[in-house]
Amino acid sequence: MSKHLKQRFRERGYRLTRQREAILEVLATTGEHLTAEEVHQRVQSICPELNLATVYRNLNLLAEQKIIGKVDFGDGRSRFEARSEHHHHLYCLKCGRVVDLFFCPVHLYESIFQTYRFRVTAHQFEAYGYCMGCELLNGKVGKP
Amino acid sequence: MSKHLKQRFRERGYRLTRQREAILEVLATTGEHLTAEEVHQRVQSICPELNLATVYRNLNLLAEQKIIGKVDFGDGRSRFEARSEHHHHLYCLKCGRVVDLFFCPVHLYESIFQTYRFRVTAHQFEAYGYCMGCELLNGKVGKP
DNA sequence: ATAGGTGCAAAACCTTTGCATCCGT
DNA sequence: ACGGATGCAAAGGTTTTGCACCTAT
Repeated sequence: MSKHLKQRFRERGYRLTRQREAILEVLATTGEHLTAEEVHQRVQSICPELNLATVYRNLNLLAEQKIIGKVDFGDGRSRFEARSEHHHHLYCLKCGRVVDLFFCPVHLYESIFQTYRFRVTAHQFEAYGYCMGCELLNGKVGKP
Repeated sequence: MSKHLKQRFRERGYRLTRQREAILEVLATTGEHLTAEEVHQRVQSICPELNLATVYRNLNLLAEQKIIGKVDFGDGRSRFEARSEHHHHLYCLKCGRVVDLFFCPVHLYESIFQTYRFRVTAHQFEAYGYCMGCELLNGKVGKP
């Protein structure tokens, strides 16, 4: 784990536990967007006794601290990713593959936000569909 | 309820029940974005015995049929709205006020979707922040 | 030493489902 | 009358919480 991150933890009064290091390790190693359950599974090899509740507590903490990202693909569970720079997603509804999109449309809404007198602090854009592999498997005609 | 809607139900082999009419009535009367629980509460005055499970079944059915809209503001429950034309949202994190946004950025992503060979079938854009009223109540300095 | 962190189990929440009964067509 | 729809209760899945014990600093 990077010195920078360790320092960031200490500065804010959080401890650097085996559990937290293991969770960050798992997320940093894979580039994937994992559910808490998936993180819990994969973390077993590094830190076998790590409890699912602890995984949840730490994923939420890390996301609040903007050390990791939290995404919602609308399937009823959150996913977490190591990448923390702002971006959007393209999500395959069949295989779950995710593409990160770095174009952000939010600036186009600035005048609209002003019109409605909102101070906007966050936003999300996610696109859903089928990647080419799944499209071919599906057959090309008449599928949703 | 409009003749058009009634016909649409029959054509597809769905029945027009008191419960369904009451749910549509509630959503059409308010312009708000209601959770299933909220729909259930408000529907009591029209149809007191209507069960929450039935509310869920019908909200999902109506959303699948694109008669109503289903939105997710990331707080762990879905909301439903009478307006079914495609649009986006501005959501106040404090009071829950919602503004509908009719500018859609998805066309700006077309070439990106092609690059990744995705056929995109749906997308969402939601902005979160504080409306002017809540902003004033919060105080203007240093709040998230 | 001490305050924060963890494990465990239980609860909270939202949502879905099985089944007997009901009712729209 | 038929098959879809409803009510009720129970279960499902994800996430949070209370509390005693543990551990990083």
